Amino acid sequence: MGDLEFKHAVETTLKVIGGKWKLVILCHLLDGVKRFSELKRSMPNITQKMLTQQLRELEQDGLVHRQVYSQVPPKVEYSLTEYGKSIKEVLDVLNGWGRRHRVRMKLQK
Amino acid sequence: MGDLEFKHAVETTLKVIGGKWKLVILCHLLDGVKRFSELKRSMPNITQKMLTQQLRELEQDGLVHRQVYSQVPPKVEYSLTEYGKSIKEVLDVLNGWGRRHRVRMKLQK
DNA sequence: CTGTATCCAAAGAGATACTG
DNA sequence: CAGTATCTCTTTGGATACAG
Repeated sequence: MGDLEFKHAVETTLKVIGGKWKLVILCHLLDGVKRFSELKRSMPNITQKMLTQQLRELEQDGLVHRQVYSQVPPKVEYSLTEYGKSIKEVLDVLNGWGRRHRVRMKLQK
Repeated sequence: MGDLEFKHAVETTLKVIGGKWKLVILCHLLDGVKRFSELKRSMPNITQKMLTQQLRELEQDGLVHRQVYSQVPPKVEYSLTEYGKSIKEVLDVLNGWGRRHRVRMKLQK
């Protein structure tokens, strides 16, 4: 377990999904293709800057596809790549553990 | 997927293992019981403050057990609780995805 | 509509000194 | 040995204004 590769790999994954909003964005995109404004609407508390920033990072990591339609007014659609969909397996495990943890922590109170 | 519970659960897990050093600490403890000074030695770049802080958080989350021996000089041993060991399943999945991701990102360069 | 640029606040982490 | 306290620095995220 003291394995360096192990730690690097885990850190890599945490970095990809670790941004404050990435998880929420990924959840929305798992439901299907979304326009920028749609995403913004479904996340009332995110700023445009953060939405753009986090989407760019997800795009650079190959999880998200950005489809630009050159028209006025502009239209941009975001969707998960096939690769991006593979993150679901990870989220499912985190969800499972987190659910049990929350139950446990509540019982202790 | 837009499920609120899902997001909360995932965020919970990320918070538990998300600290900069928690992952490394958990890896070391997966190898067995360790004294404070042992942990410190095996992580040359961590400060005492951070090591203490992160251990306290892991303890409060129930993953780590802190055994104090009242003697001079003091001796404190840290170990994973049975519950703490359950995090390994999560780390394994993160490791698997991260490994594939790193390969993928390198190939793209 | 979909961004970019700039400035500012908050949180996380590090350095250092001190203590039972 | 195993911490605590304090100060500083860096990173991250938010507010606001502006642009193609």
